[in-house]
Amino acid sequence: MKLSNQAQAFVLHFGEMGSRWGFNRTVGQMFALLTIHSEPLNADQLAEALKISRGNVSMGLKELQAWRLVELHHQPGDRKDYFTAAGSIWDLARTVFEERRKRELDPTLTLLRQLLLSDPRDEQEALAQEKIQEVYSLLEMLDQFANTLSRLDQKDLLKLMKLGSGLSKLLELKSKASGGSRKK
Amino acid sequence: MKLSNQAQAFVLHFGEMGSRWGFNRTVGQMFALLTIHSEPLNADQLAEALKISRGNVSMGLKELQAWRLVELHHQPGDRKDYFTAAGSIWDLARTVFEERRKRELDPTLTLLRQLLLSDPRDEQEALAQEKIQEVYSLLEMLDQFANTLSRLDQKDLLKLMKLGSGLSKLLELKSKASGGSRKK
DNA sequence: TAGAATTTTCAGAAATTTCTGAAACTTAAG
DNA sequence: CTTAAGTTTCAGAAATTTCTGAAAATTCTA
Repeated sequence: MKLSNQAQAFVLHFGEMGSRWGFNRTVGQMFALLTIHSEPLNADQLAEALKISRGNVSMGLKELQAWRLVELHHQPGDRKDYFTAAGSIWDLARTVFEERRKRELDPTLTLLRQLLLSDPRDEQEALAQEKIQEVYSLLEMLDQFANTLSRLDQKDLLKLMKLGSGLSKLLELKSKASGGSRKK
Repeated sequence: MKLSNQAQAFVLHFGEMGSRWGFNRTVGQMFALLTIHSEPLNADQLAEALKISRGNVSMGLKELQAWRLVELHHQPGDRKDYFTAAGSIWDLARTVFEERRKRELDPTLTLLRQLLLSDPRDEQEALAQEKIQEVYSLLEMLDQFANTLSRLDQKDLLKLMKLGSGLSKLLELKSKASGGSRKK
């Protein structure tokens, strides 16, 4: 497995960005390689192409499976496990988006919900509680919005994202429509 | 500076989540503390409340300033620098969102744009190039959408996030409206 | 069931990130 | 100008994360 310069650059970059996207360098590289390489690859090929240890590949694949970003395949007459990126680029983006929502929002929502249960003991705490409530409301709404977006089918999502400045016009439209509720 | 249990929990949690949100533990803690504490705090108070070194606080504040998440204040007759969280919770969320877009999307878009300039040398590279193009198109659109969202004022943003399943209906409406363009 | 092929695990090594604290620097006041 | 108050810097220590590679476990074949 020799990578072209292009592939090399792509893979290395995704390694660097990996940490910002929620996984480590080698996991990012493995994911990138599986994404541009249309043929399924086995663990040994990944290790060789990326020059990392076999054990590391095994752990990385485990993580990519936890993220539901890779798919397992088998070649007839070969006992090795082969992997590809799971689904289209859109599917991958959607999966990353959902996983990140889960990891970045849910734990915080859970904690804040708990904190809001106890009664403030003094002025100081009452103020803090208010802030916590604000943070909670906002994150909760964000979470639901992210959920709504996840559920849109690709066509609608595309439409929405392409709206650009048309979006605020559409929202006005909406408030008029629902405000008046005047058919005909 | 003694923190209530509640404040303590809030601060520690934001420390833990910090890494997922793009900053390190102590920066997360400092940000959390400045968020629930309505009075401005100086570097010594932060260091004491969070039990971290003075130097670390200085570096953390520098980072929070780079994120544009804190605001500098001065108290008359006191030479110390005092800090508060910059703006409302909504402002903070918007800022974090924008900063992350910049850090997570822009570098990748720049690289991919470059990669797309060179001509593929063989079949293999041509296929890879296609994938790269797909990734690029998607990220580019995401980036613009994120921009659009950033520019919405709070009222519209709220309206949009509250739509829930009404969103896809609104999008249908839109396609009919623009498709037919039939007034009255 | 033996053994060959493959994958997984995990202890410790290596790399990276974060944190400390003393020294250097800056600024304001006298 | 001198001193004191405050802030920043940064080399090295500490903590954390990632990676390796050999051994253990699993799975398939004959």
